[in-house]
Amino acid sequence: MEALIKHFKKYIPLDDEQLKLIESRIVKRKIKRRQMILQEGFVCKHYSFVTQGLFRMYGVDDKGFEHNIQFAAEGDWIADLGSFHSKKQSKLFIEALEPSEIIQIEQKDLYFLYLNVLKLDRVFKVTIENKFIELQDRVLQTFSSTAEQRYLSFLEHYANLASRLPNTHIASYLGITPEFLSKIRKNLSTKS
Amino acid sequence: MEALIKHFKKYIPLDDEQLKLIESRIVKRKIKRRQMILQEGFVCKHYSFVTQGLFRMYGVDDKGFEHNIQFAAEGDWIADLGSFHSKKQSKLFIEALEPSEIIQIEQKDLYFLYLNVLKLDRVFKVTIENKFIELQDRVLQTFSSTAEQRYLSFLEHYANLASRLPNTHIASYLGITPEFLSKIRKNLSTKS
DNA sequence: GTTATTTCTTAATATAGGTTAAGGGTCTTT
DNA sequence: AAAGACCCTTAACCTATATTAAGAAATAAC
Repeated sequence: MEALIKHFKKYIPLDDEQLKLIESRIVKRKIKRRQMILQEGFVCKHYSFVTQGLFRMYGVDDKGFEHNIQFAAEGDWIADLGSFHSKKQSKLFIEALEPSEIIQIEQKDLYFLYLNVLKLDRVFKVTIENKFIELQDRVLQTFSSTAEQRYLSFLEHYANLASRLPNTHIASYLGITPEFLSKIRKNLSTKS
Repeated sequence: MEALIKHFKKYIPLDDEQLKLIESRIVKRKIKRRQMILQEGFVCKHYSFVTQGLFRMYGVDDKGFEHNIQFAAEGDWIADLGSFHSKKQSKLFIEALEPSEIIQIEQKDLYFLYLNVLKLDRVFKVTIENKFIELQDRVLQTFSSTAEQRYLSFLEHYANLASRLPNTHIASYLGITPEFLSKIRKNLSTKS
């Protein structure tokens, strides 16, 4: 649990009573490689904090093709927030790409903690703001850069993830096919 | 100012003292059509709440083409959050598309209000969470749908905006050229 | 209300990136 | 350590969308 407490304390101070309250409402889980912690058609019941391992969140289109929309590694939160808050069925999947460990909070417990640990709103505000900024950058890049530029930017920005991910998942995240990524990589290697 | 107070009260209760505090830290401004409230190279100093009118936020690529990444109408917040919080130069522009009225909070004043109106974090957490959910949907759609599907979805989801925006701005938001949007529209009209 | 500017449309040509298919490589699981 | 699953690359061909250009229509500014 310590990783999560440490994460909270980066943003707000917590006294012992608050710590106990938080610890009573969170659950630690081990997740196997390939295991799903969210599947299409189910409500996303947990906000998950990754303490070990790597996840991807993806959607599946009309033709059955998967599209990665987010990765989450150590220190990241992951959930389908739309489903989590609205309690509507999710259209997304979250899958472990490595053997992993997470700390989960259920929706009702998070809402309880928001009421009883006053400044907790602040932690989640800052977290989601940072993710929003990142995502907005990605949207702009998608429309204003070539696939090659986006690939290079991914390598630079997520060097640690890139080395843990098969190219096929990177291609999906960039919105291109693995074949085309392969072409890009060949191009880059002959350039330099 | 009432529109903003009403907005806050949707999420948290506010007593008279808090209201006075808030009112002392916000500024009302009239903005002319075509006027910029943020330009590339400047730090985004204000979080702006639109009470009247319509704005677009856009970036400019290497070749000088503009890409709309967000619109904001009555009841919406707009800012380059990345620049606002980091105090780094923005790469974005925010321009009024109609004669408008906004209520602005400066960064230092917002931070002051976060400290002194305890639950204000909550308002901005919920606001940004909703925008994040919307943006994530958009990313998924960009990668998993054709331009025609994205156009129809835009018309459905933002019917009120669509009628106030020239098609050229809608095309830019969808990540296509106005010429191609024109083709799509023709196609749709002959279909039905 | 007229003029100037911006927007919309059409059509011909061009291209980034997709599709299909196939072989070889590399992990994982047993 | 073998079998199977997954992953990467290449290459030929294909398609959605971009580009360019130019005229018509709509809107804004005076």
